[in-house]
Amino acid sequence: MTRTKKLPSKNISILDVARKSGVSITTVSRVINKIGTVKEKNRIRVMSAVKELKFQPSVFAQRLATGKSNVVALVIPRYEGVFYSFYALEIIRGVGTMCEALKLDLLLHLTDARSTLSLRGIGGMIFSDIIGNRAQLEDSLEKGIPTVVINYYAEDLEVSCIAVDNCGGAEGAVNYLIELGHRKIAHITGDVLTQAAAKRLEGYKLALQKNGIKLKEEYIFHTDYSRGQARSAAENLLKASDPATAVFVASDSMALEVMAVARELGRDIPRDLSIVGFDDNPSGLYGPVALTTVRQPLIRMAEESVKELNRLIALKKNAPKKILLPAELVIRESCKPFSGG
Amino acid sequence: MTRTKKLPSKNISILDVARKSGVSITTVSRVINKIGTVKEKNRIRVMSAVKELKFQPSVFAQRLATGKSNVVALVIPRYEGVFYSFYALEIIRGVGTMCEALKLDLLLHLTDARSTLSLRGIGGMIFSDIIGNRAQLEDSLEKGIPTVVINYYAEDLEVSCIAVDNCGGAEGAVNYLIELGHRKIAHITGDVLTQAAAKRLEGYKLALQKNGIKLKEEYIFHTDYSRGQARSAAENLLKASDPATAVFVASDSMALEVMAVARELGRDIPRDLSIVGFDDNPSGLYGPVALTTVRQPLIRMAEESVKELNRLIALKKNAPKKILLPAELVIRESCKPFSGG
DNA sequence: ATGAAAGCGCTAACAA
DNA sequence: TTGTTAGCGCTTTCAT
Repeated sequence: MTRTKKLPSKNISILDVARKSGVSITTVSRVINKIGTVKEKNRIRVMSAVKELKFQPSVFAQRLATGKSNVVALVIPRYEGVFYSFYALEIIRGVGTMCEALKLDLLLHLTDARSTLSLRGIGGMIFSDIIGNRAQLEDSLEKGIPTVVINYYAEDLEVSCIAVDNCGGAEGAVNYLIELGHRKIAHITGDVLTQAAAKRLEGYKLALQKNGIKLKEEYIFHTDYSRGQARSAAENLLKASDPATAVFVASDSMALEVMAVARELGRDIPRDLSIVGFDDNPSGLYGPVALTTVRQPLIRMAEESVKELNRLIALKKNAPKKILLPAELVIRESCKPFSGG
Repeated sequence: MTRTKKLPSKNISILDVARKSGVSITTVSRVINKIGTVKEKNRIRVMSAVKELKFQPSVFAQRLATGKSNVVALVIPRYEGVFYSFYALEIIRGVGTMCEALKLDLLLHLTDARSTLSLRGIGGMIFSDIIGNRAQLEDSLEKGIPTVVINYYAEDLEVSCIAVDNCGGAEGAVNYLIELGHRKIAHITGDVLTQAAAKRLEGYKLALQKNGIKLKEEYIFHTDYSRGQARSAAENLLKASDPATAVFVASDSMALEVMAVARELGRDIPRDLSIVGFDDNPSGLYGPVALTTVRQPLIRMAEESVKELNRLIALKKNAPKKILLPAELVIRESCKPFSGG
């Protein structure tokens, strides 16, 4: 056992700083925590001692002593369909940069619904979407941990939620198709276990209904967001006896798959089929025809969630806010007016 | 406002468990830490008390007492080009799931090169790529923190590295093009500040050289990995007086951009230009022509890094390992034999 | 096999 | 304005 030298990186503690600067540890603590009641002269001495010794306070000791923690846990369901999407990275990016800015530690949990999260010592929780892991959310709430949920609008729970208006976004997309003259409009859903997919389906139905178009169940194709299922859906859609002339697809990556299938079957986009996606995934810009889609403010949603969490933590009580961010139609080249037929 | 009771979630401590099970806190501690010297009967009593009270030890107190931490920090440069790539998500995913499996806490740092990371209380560090943040790496090493670097092969540093054989992968890609009969082969580089891009360029040169093809500087187009620069590069490449018949592009997303530009200019892929990318980004499967590319074992690399870190932590001394994972050519449809011309 | 007691490094009353 | 001191919750000798 090379237990010989434990010394090399002997941690310097607040005591070392106190000694070096000739004050008590309390004063050092005050300086560290920027408490005003320290004579300028002492403050300077302490600060320089800190610098010289390269002192960094032990966060563990701080947290033990204060009972507070500035650790924020971001919970992302390790759910293939969702995780692999453009979505996850944007969320991580948004939350990550905002945490960095706010000096919060970001703990990342890629979890499945069954596992119990260790909540002890967590200052706040951000749940990115809720897919079967509602129990984890409720657990967090019960324990009184400041919590915010993103991309899932929990109407029944006393918790801050920040979500995108999926329903409105979908409705807008379908309305656009209708304005273009389409009547036979199909929808390829995502996994309706996710609220986002369910809401998009709802928006689709709403738009049809408001425009007096009768819903045809044959025009609705359910998937789990995967490309594989999108492919089957696209094939069925295109080979149907009375095929739709337009389709609203619940995600861009699936929409791209639909385009690919259409091409393989010799159809032209948008001549033979108009397509609207959802996400504003940069991949949609590639391909022969740029994809018309619905943009979600993901980064903003992620950043807002951290801010909201910070507010909750500072407030020291639960005063949930519900925020619904609008989604925006981005018109590109994958749709054209319906002409005759 | 239902904020009347703040009491409900009073943290239960080891003392509560001790009282409930009629033993000392020491014994409880022993049970928690699975130290054998506890009578079965007591063990059971403690365990059931733990369960009843839903006791979870305070990690902060544990870490304060032991001086050890099972927190792993993953440092990802907040560097646009890299962060936005397919790469980042795969790394996060791989590291995240492995940490979850190994019961390690994953702290995520999206950092820029200038910021000083707080290393105090960190059990281990994983640097995902080194882009200008070598100082952070050296700092970590100096402090004796178990550290592993992924996607950057640091030959000169006593640190564990796990990287992909970018040079070999690139060489393979270019060799393939040469075997197809191409002689006029261009290369669109990534940001050569990143080792990956530099190595890919090196592999490109190596392949040409070994096959006795003279390097033409005009065939090398430098970019920062962004789509914008890829676009300019593609335009210059295609509009050149003596254009290349094949191009090796340092990333799939750029390769897709090249394809888009080619189409816009009325060129056919692969008839007029053969293209090989790098990454095996799923987006490469869309588009009219599936992209031939070089696959990197990203997830595996990420997972290995956590395992290696765990090994280092357990070892309690620095015994760095250097691991180079092979990259694999994935042949799809974007290349064809060179025929006359 | 078990427990008492001394820390781990810091913060927060309370005194001075 | 500053210092003294009592914890925070746990681990770890050292006795027993």
